[in-house]
Amino acid sequence: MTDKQVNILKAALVLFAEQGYEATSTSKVAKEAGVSEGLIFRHFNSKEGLLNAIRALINASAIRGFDDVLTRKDPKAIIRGVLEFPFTIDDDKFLLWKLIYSIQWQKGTYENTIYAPIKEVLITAFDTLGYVDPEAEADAVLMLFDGIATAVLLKNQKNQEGVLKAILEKYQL
Amino acid sequence: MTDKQVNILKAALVLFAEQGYEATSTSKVAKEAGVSEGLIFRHFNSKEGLLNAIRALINASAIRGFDDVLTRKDPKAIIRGVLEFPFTIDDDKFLLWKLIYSIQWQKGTYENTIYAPIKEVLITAFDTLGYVDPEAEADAVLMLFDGIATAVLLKNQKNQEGVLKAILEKYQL
Amino acid sequence: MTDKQVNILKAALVLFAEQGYEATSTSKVAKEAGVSEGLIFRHFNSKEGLLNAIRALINASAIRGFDDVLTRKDPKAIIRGVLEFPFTIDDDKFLLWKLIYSIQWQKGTYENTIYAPIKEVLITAFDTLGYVDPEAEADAVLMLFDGIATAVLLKNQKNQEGVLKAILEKYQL
Amino acid sequence: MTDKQVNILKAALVLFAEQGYEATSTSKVAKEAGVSEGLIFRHFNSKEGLLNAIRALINASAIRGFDDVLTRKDPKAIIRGVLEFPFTIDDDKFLLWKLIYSIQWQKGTYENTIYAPIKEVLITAFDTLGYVDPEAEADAVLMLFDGIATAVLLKNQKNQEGVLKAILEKYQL
DNA sequence: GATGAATGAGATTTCATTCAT
DNA sequence: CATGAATGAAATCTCATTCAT
Repeated sequence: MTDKQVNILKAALVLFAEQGYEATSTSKVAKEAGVSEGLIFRHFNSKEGLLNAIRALINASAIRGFDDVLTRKDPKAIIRGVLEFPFTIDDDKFLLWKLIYSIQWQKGTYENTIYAPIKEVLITAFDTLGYVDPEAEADAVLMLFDGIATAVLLKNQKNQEGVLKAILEKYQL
Repeated sequence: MTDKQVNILKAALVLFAEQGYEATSTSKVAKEAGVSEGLIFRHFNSKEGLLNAIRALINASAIRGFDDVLTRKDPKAIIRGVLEFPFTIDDDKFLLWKLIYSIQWQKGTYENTIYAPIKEVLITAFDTLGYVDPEAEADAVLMLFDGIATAVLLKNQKNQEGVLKAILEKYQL
Repeated sequence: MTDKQVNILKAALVLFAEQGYEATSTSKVAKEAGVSEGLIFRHFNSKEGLLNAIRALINASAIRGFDDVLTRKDPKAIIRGVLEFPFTIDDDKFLLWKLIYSIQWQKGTYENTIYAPIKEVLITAFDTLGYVDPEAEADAVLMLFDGIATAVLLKNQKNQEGVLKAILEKYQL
Repeated sequence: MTDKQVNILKAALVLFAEQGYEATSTSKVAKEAGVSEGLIFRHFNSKEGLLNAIRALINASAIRGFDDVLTRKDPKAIIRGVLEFPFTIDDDKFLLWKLIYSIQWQKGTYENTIYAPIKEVLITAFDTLGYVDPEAEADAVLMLFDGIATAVLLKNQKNQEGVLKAILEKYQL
């Protein structure tokens, strides 16, 4: 992977996240990346190909972000980790997560590669804690996760101490 | 409002919701509506104008959908009503709600006209029930609402009895 | 069919015939036709669509050119008519026929819509004249036709009195 | 001439013949030849240069194909040889001849290097046989040659025993 | 009110060619 | 000799919008 290829991916990530995939022209991407427009197509074949390359990158990065949460021993720590997660997305990862949701809503798809491993760990956690329907609980937490993420990414609601507290209380965390 | 105007709005709602606003051309809308392309501009001036007309319609319709929930006397019934709501979106309203979220993510805006009145009523409800931080609780419920809506609209998760039960339990409903 | 549509077809016919289909850009066609480039696609969907529209036109025109030959009573007159035909292509029809052959060689196809009716009439003619293998004779004449056309269209060999005479002699015409 | 140079020429011959010169990109040629795109330009300077190299090759090869026909003593054998020739083009030489005609029609030129020596020999032959206008007869045979080639290369009409017989009869061969 | 022809700007994509390595 | 990254120009095509009828 050459420098210019990286530049293209970085520029596209930012622009797709900020303006939307459809609303971003490849010429804007090329300009932002300091690269000829043709190079985008030489490396990624099509605009959609570029999107897919980014998708792979951001999904992988998103999953990696959960590594320390998912490897925790304490089931309560795991649940708390998942619920806290969206509140802790820093500027560095902000656009990455914004793009993940933006693509999902634009394409009408749901990124199971990200959610499936989290769900599994959550089920085990709730099971260990003796909840009657661990899968339902896991689904509920994932919904809450998406809702919090929506608030953080779309409403720019960060550092909502009170809200987080209210949520964690529901799970006695 | 003539028949053709209605056709245009209906067609645009469907297409914008299914394929996204940017990805839908005015010519596709015209074809789907069985109408000449020029007519769209005669009635709505621009593509953005058409979107705004739809926005007004779907926001109004969305708010109306909450009428019976928000006028309830029992605070618990109100909270339960809000949380149950996304699970009860029927085929009729599915695209309407999908479009609401799709636009929000595409335009990076949050539809306060819809959420503000709900939040107010929720605050009163949690206040009545003696919660320590009613506003935080209201925000948390709205996040949950968005999360459930995401599951229903994006993952096509309907009739999730167990999940709803797990959620309502958290609020002793 | 509007004026501009006709202009496009005329311009494309000339340019495709003179420079080849692949070597002619749609922008050249638009300029030559005095029309915006977009209009070509509005009317013909794609460059290939434009080519097909022209194909239909020139095939129809080519077939019409044979009307008086094919309706002749005298079998000898028919055969002579077919063999003389390429020598009599005037400036008016020159590009039309050049394009017919050019497309065939570029696309690797053979225009049966043109040749089939001629072949049928030729078979009858040779049959009437008592030739032993009328179909083979018809095929031979069609080959000769293609060969003469090649000479006329590609080598600009017109008014080859001697050659025509030599050919007609072979059939005692 | 290195292996890779040969590969490029072979690949280009095939692709130019099958899809046409203009419709074949240098990148397709490089891929088909298993070679980097740059190498084409190092060896042949330009796409046109590659075409010219191929042109030289196929013209030389085409002329060589006539060697045994043109050196015959019997004038009748020569005429028969020319007329039989296109019917005897085997798979090996098929694309070569197809390309010869394809280029002619695409570029609007006529390959005299191939035809001139044949014409000369044909004139002598017809002269020897006492035909009144040997040049006209030679031209007619060359037209027939092109026509037969068109049938073989474009209509895939091979082994047309009957047609060949009908043609040869016209010359009492 | 409604159509459909037409446009101009711009979007995506292709392609021959160059050049550093 | 050979590669492959990179480019700039141009090609095909799309699209929101205008306007005469």
